[in-house]
Amino acid sequence: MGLTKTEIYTKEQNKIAAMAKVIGHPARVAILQHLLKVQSCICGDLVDVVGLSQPTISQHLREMKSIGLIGGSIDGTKVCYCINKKTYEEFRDMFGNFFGQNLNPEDCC
Amino acid sequence: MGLTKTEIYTKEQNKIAAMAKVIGHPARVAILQHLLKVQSCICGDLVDVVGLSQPTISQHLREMKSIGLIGGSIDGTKVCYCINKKTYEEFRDMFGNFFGQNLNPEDCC
DNA sequence: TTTATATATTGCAATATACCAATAAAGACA
DNA sequence: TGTCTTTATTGGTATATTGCAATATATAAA
Repeated sequence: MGLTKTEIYTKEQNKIAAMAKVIGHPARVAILQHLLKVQSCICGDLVDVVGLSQPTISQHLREMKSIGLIGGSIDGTKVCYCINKKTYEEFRDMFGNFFGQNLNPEDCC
Repeated sequence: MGLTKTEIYTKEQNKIAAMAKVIGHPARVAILQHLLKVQSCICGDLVDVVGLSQPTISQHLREMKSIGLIGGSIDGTKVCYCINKKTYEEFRDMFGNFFGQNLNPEDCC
């Protein structure tokens, strides 16, 4: 049905999935990488850097903003985007915990 | 169009996105969490633990297997699944690098 | 006030994903 | 052999996602 049954999962499971999902598209990876490099930039820069249309970039930015990964501040007709440090560190902690566990030395399967 | 333009991104960007995408669904998060806890189990256990139908679990397992995050070994009519340690550590490194960078102390936006 | 610039929103088409019922496949066991 | 158990596959439906053209919105500049 294309509809995830969120109600059968824990809050943590849904949160982790939502955080991973926003990284799960190469355009959003490219946007994050650019913001990591230049600290902040406007929407139009990302259109040039990534190579998608302006509406498409705008939509990806909205998704990243809605989960709090980036912030945007209006500056005239332009909007300056940058990474939200607090959320970025939340992502670091979450993925760090999730993939920081010790597994048995040898695979069983 | 529902069709990601993978050709405009770097190999790394596509790889990172693919890795994140497989974590981007709560059922797959739940499967991973269970495998982390019990080390290995069969498909039927995951059907009980997660609460989705057997075909749906089977499909999620296939996605996780296709990217190498888990392995499965046939044991009679059952299939024993467990986490692939090498890939798991690849995930750790990738997310560690991606979210381990230093940002400016204050947000600009 | 008109025009230019930058971004967001709307509307749409095409593909992808999530889910399950039904069924197939294959080994275990009587 | 026939039945049971377990998992994979098929087929179908419904929703989600990706992408862009066209348009709306809003500020800047002439």
